[in-house]
Amino acid sequence: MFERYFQHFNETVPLTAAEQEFIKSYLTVKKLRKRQYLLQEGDVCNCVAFVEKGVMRLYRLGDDGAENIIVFATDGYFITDLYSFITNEPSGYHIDAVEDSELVIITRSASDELRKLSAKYQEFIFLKTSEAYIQLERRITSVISLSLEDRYKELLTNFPDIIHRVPQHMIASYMGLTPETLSRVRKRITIQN
Amino acid sequence: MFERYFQHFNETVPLTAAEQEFIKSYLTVKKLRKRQYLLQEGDVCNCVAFVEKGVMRLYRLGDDGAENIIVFATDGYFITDLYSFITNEPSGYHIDAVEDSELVIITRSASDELRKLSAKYQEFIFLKTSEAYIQLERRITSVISLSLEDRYKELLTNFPDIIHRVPQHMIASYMGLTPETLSRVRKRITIQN
DNA sequence: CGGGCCTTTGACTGGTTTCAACTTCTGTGG
DNA sequence: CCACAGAAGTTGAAACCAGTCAAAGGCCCG
Repeated sequence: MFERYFQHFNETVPLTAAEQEFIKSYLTVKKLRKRQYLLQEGDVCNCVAFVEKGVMRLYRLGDDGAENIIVFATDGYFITDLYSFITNEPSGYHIDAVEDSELVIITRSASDELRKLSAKYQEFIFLKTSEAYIQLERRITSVISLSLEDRYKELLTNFPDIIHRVPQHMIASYMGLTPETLSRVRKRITIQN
Repeated sequence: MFERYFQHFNETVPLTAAEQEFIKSYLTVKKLRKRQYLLQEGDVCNCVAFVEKGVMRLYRLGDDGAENIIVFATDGYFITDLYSFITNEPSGYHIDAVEDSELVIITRSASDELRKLSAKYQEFIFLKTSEAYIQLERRITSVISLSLEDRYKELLTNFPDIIHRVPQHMIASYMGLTPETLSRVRKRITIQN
């Protein structure tokens, strides 16, 4: 149930068996069906979720009702609305499951307590937050400096399996494009090769 | 010399005078003239800089030699290449001063040591990294879901003084636009009001 | 005062969006 | 098991908007 989570943890900060059991006591598991919400706009985000298996997305609804997908999280990634989680303010985002998913959940209170008790957990989430920051910075870089073709190719190398698991119109939303434009971008790429 | 840094620190995590002196012993000050580098591509980023006063930018050079500005840091913000700082690998970015600047510097070795010795410092940089992540996520949101006009207006509300301190073509680069397009965006906005 | 950089403006080009139609695929119910 | 409705993806044409190239004016700095 926690295989991937602790695999991830141990690759980042090695744990003894006892430490692992201790940390596990602060975690819970949650299974979500496709389309089920983990968080809805207006709610306070009270947890951080690690995706053991599945695909989650964080998005907001535009004024015109369109879904703007900000982040995908597949197996091995974390997802939360960090702003709402830290400040306790209502979230402006939705989080839901793109496919049936298994999550490892830690609540805010559990996380706060565990951070005080375990230097290794503290270190783990610090490094993971840093990694998440670096990823976003890379994404900004590609958005402001690459062509659509190159941005799509980069997405494929970073998340090779995403096109098989996520509908194309969601990838278009993630890239800030219309579905039609992404379809044409893909066509241009396949013709070139 | 460290006024703003510790003002910031105390607003995030309150310190006693003794704790402040202890932390101060790990910090150094650096003054940079406009156009001076803090980091050049190929170097390993060995420090995190806090901008006491001034404006810094992080950017990369595109294949065509164009500057792609990823991040600005004005008074009260941090700047570093977090990837290079964490992994010790050579940076693909440049950091330099947009105007004469005063920085509070902490090196990697000092930061690593201080994190072990001071839970409050650990907490401070964790919260600051989280904030930085949230900021980037907001920026991604606006890039994929807002019009150019709205993105520019948002930039003005988030950094009201930036247009007086940063040349317009750098703001265009930061937004991923040509200088000509930004000029026309500004014109459209002023006509509307 | 002069030179060079920055910003603005114009005309033109190229690429993205929009709208609409058509096809394919999927899941559902008869 | 087939029929059908709805969603998803593709394609085309027209409108729109950002990029490019070029030129002119303004401003800062030497």
